[in-house]
Amino acid sequence: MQNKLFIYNSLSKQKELFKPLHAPFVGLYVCGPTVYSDAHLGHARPAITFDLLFRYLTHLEYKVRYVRNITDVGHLENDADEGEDKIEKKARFEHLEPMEVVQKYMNTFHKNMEQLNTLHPSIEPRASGHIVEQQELIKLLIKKGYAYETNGSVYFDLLKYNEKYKYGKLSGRVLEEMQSNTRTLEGQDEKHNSFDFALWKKATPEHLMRWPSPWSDGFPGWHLECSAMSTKYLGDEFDIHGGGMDLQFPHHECEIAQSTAALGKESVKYWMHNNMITINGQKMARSLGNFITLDELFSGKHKLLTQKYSSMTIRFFILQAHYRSTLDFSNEALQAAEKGLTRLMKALETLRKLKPSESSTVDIKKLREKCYEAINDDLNSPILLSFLFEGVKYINSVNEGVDKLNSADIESLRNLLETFIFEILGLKSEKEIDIDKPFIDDLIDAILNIRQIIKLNKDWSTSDKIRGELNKIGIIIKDKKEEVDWEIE
RNA sequence: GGUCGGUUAACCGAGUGGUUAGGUAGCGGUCUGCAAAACCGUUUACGGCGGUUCGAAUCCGCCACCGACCUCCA
Repeated sequence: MQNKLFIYNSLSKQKELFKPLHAPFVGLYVCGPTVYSDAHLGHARPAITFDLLFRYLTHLEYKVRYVRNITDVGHLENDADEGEDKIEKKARFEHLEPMEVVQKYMNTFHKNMEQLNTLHPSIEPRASGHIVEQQELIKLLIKKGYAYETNGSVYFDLLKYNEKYKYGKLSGRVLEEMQSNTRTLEGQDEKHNSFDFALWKKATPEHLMRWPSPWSDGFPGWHLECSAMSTKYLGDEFDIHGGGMDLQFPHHECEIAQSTAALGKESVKYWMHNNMITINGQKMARSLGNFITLDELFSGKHKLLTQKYSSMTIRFFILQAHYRSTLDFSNEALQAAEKGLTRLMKALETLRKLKPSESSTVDIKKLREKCYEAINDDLNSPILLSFLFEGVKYINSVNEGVDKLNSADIESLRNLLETFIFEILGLKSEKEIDIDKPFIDDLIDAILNIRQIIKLNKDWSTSDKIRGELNKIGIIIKDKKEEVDWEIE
């Protein structure tokens, strides 16, 4: 199939036809999580956005190497926490080793990502496992004159870089303006300029996470890991770098500076950024009390949630908006998504039972074209979904005898819908995931509540019949004076 | 204060210089023991004020509001 995929490049601020550097191979790097707390909604957006991209590129038969890092190296906080990094802070609070905290939240992250049905990256490198690579990059930058050491810490010389390369092309920042309106922060005296950023930081005595280096016992600067690991696994130049819009500045801008200075050329061809998620119109923040983790969403245990939402509902909801738009979560919107998803999935079941006619009254080939047009247009999943719902309408309509489909078109429609829904959008049947303990509890309770009414009517044979049927499938009913207990055999 | 983005009907959310986005909800009907599902029909729009145009919600300007980012946190 001819590739007509256009993606919006944050660098050029326009949609560009995607052409891999070395087809059929595609290199994709996405900024992953910092594992110091539970995964939340903010993690779901980029994970699903770039999972969609990964799935679609794979569908187009590209050989994709998808690299997503885990940031497990503590970095300094700039607020009142005075040199204590986030992972350490959490470690003291929970009386755990820093790496124990990392492991715990990495496990949670992986569990949540599986629940959201995101595919595993090809490589998931950890910053702590690439200290050597990061140090080598620092050495190279010092050698080339783009970095300097002060008191055991190493900083990137942005002014020097700006002489040869233009800094700020991704975020639109101008260095001169930054210089004039930067606020004064503590510990800046080590730097030649306030906007220089750390490549290596000397660790304070309390700092637990530290590694030896030619400059000091310390730890790498945050921006460094992505430059070092993307180069290691994808080469000097690769196709796509993704991440949240909030990372555009300073993180990605600094990455560009580091990589360009070290390699003498730009390493990323397409930059893609997903937009943020708001809750009831507000940004998500712990201080606002609207911070919702994925586990809370899946269980419904949060004061802002009126019910639990399945991971597929969350995925579907995120796909119903375009990745570059902000997305607002609310119970009302999630419930709408839940019902929409149910409708979509039910149609697939109906499709399997559809009786073919001699001829067709709807154009499946046209529908297929429209679906590809939508996804090719910068992954326009909401438009794609609207066309898939057109397919749903065909199915129900044929089922009602209003429209007709011949057997070839039924097969074609089934192939089309299953390809897009399961393979590309990564949705799956709710049934596979909803059969959990609470669901069964509710189910049995519903049956037993009805049985209580039957018992009140003294319809003993029916009530015994229910007890017998449940017994056959391994559910034991224990009738008591006031209530009914049950257990699974 | 600076940079960038947004404001679409009850809710979420696409899109386009003139033609139904879609989902959910509402209303009327078909079907139905009841309900659900489904089908048919249908009601609420493009923040405000100007301008360009035969025509703008879509382009331009101003205003209002909202959001993200503004460096050593990741």
